[in-house]
Amino acid sequence: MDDGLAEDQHQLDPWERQVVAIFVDGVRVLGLPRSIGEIYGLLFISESSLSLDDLVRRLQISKGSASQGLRLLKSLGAVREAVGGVERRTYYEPAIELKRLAGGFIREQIRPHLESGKTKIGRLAITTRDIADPVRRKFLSERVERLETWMRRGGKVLPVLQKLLGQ
Amino acid sequence: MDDGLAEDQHQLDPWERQVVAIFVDGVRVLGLPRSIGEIYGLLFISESSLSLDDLVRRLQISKGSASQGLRLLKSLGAVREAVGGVERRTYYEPAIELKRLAGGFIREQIRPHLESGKTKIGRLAITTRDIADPVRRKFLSERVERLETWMRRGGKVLPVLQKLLGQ
DNA sequence: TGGTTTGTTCAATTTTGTTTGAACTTGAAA
DNA sequence: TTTCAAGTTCAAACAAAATTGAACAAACCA
Repeated sequence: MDDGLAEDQHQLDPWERQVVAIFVDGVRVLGLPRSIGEIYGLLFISESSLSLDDLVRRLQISKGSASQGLRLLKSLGAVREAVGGVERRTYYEPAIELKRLAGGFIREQIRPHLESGKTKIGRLAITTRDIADPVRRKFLSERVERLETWMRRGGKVLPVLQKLLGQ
Repeated sequence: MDDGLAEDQHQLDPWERQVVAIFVDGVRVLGLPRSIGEIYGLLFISESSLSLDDLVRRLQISKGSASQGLRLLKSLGAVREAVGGVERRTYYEPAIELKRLAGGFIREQIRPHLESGKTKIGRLAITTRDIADPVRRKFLSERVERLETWMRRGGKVLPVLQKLLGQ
């Protein structure tokens, strides 16, 4: 706002923009909003931890976005609060181990869907028993059973996936 | 529209609705639109193959949606055209092997992003060499290298994933 | 050739999801 | 107890994505 002391940075330079864009694309693949990619991306290439206010200023996003974005990233284990700060405001730094990132994403974004899917299919299996026509009932039972197989396989694959990504 | 002959079905019964809803949720996790889930879901529980027009009528979606949805599902290998029909119109049936479904999704939706990510990171690595400050350059080179590691691991994991899901 | 059926395309519309910003909470300091 | 700075919440505004439907193309056939 004023003349700025020392090397207080504003905005992003072109190189930083390039990185942030990559992260924005990356998180979109995962179905997360662009602000998440911007925040994590900037933290990823920052040598010192950043405050919410730093993110607002440098990414030109609202306080609301920054706050919500940080909350989600914390829940994923993708950022943590920097320890040992003497200031009141909290500073954030990124988790950069793929293991931790994948683990958090699987735990928070995939498992819950898998579990609720299993539940719904369980209910479905029960109502399937009431179908009057035996031919139709048999066909649908087989299909529901297949869904159950899919879910079981999904559940088995996740830990393996996590293990493979973690070193 | 008129009184209907024999058991020409309209709409969905509650059981069918329940299944379709599960598929709609399922595809949303994958980042695909609801119409995709509706179409695949209905095919999944239909004993005979269905035409585009059947889908329009029973799901109450537009011809445009059905056409685009079927195109995507075909590209994913999740539906195929039924063979041996004597009629002019084409009928569709679902692929129900998890292996095929996962394979198609990985090939069409994941690999392209992984590849373009690698390309972008490659470009980034080159521009990183021009950063003036050697301390900053070293730090950022390490981060870019880490991104490259992530991508490499991703590329390694996909085939394993596919193998695990396929039987 | 003209009519009919099947399916596709894409601009306009609708729906869904994200971001904003002002009001609010919290807690530290005076 | 008031003031200030840091952070959160959420309704409204906005942006992005999906869906619609009318115009179009393609294939068949009379």
